[in-house]
Amino acid sequence: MPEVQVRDVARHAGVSPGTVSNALNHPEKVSPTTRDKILAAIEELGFVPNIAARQLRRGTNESIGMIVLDIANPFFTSVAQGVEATLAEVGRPLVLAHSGQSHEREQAYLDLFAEQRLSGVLVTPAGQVLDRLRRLRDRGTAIVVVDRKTGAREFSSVSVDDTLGGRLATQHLLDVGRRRIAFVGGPERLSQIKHRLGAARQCVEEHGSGEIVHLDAASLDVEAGRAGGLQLLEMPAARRPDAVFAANDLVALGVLQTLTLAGVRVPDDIALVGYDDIEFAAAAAIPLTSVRQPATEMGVAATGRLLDVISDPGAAVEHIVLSPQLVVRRSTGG
Amino acid sequence: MPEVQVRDVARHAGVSPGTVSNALNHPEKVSPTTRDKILAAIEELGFVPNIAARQLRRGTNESIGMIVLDIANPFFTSVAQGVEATLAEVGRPLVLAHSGQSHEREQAYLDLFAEQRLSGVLVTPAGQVLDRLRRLRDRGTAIVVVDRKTGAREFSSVSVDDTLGGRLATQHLLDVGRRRIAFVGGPERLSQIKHRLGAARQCVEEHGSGEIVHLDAASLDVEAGRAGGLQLLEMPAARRPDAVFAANDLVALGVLQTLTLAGVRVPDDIALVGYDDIEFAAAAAIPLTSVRQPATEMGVAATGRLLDVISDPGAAVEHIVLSPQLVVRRSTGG
DNA sequence: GGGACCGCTTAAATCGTTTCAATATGAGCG
DNA sequence: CGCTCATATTGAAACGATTTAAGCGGTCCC
Repeated sequence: MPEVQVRDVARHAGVSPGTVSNALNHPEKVSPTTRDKILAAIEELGFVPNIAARQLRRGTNESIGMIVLDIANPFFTSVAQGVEATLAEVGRPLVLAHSGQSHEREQAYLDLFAEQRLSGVLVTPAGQVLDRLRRLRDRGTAIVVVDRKTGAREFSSVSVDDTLGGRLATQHLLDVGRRRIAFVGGPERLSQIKHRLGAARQCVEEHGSGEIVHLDAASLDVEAGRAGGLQLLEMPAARRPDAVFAANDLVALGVLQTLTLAGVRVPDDIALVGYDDIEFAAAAAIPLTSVRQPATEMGVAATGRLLDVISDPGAAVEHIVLSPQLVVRRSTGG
Repeated sequence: MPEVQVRDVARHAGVSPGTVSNALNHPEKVSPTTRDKILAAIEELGFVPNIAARQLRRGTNESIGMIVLDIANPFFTSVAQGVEATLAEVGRPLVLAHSGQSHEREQAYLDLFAEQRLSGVLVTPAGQVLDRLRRLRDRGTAIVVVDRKTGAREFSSVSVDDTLGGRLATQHLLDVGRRRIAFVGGPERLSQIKHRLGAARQCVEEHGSGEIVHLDAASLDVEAGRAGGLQLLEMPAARRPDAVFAANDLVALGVLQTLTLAGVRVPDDIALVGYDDIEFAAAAAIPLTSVRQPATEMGVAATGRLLDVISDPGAAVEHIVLSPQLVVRRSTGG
């Protein structure tokens, strides 16, 4: 219980507390011999500075926070890895939090980050958190939105062009001769969904033939895909779509699982395109054609931007939009 | 920059700082009318308590830290979800850190946790960190080791019986008539690997026929699996194993990918068993037979144990060992 | 009517570190 | 030898919250 503190180290090394602090934080101000004595004392006593006291005095917290939307989705863990790698370079710790799409948990973590006075936060908003983000920013925390653009566009963001992605997927399906395309995934209030689905619809329209059937879903996981697959199976064979555009790869894998289990042939009966190109897409029962998002790159870009904003809080808001890329595999006959 | 603090709230509400603090932390000590005034002032000024000051004064940090070994492996994210769910019930924040198998990063995060005076830490050690864990514990941080048992066994742990798992996998392969079994994965210094491989060897020995070929690997990811697959392909057909026991599902998926790409039939030519039974195992090109580990349950158990140790630091060291379970699918002819 | 007691509020001390002005030490130089 | 200047070190104040003992009115009861 009796915590070893600078005072103890100072006494042990025969110097004053101020010098111990300097040895740790401004080594150039301390003579080498004194420094060695102090470091030896620290080692011997097992002193570990109390970060709360340091932060209180300094008024800043070095750490960066990141709120991950869905830790079970490899897409987001890839983003996180890009963030980590970039932060490791500048020696700043990353604290991860997982909202799991829950608005409450997202709010709770944002509040926690606010109390902690973090210097920067990366967030993929799950709910209406504009007010909280504003308050965070007003208190001096840099904010960059990842994989989204907030409505008001008042925060810098890094995202991937979902309209282009939706177009790539749809055009490809049309190119391989499909006409009745089911879009599996939701909810539509997610900008992701809205844009991908919107692009699909527009693409079909421009093409002059074909149609989009939206099979909505409450979430974007494998289970939702299975449910979507069942919906497909329940349709009379005549009206059944000949292609599926899944909102992401998890959904696609769920759809695939249900379809193959029921004996529907992919891609012969139904072609299938996923989104994200997670590592497991290539290893699926039928390797998935997918729209690849540069996830790691997005993490890197967002972190770079965040560090910029931290060092220059007045930096202009900037929206970086990366481009997705179609990866053709067997599930569309590739 | 001018931070809103209790002093300001107090002035605004016409009370003293102490009363503001009480309103927040000991509401029963404050009259309802005063409390309402204070809450209104807090709301109006947008006051957010400085957690560093609170923690400094209180001497404790509510948060729990968790060091995840490999965030890209769904197995570990499942564990994390179990942890999260349990902590959410008691309202403690979880800060995640990702060691990515790196000893240095693991140390760095443990040091950070020590500086933060967290009340508890869950860790799956990647390197030699016994000394750091001891220091953490000695300073009052509760520690539970997840998915490992530390050498000295001086920390409570929750793990899954790897010997049983190795036995289940191997026995199954023998049961379906395979004799030359390649164990793909490494390094062997990982207790996981050691036990699974050891059990496989022993199982073969007891069975009286068959053999284990160890294809070592430096890591346990899909890429390592691909490399293992290539090694298999390079073997002369006559000496090529008729079964693969992969150290985990990621490796198994890599092996599967390489083999199917090269036209080797699974399970006909080579049967394949994975480990962990991650969600993607069932959705693989050939659905994977796998040894299921109760990942979420492990997270829940570890967290429960941790909370026990926090509330009673003198609690006895306890090693909880959960049992794995074989899930048979197509990759072994199921 | 006086004392005990009760509930609420206050003021000041405190947590452990960093910072800063002030002081001490020592070197260099005429 | 005395002075200046640079470097090294000190000691006390400060960071923003919580806690604690003390204070203040008011009520209750004999």
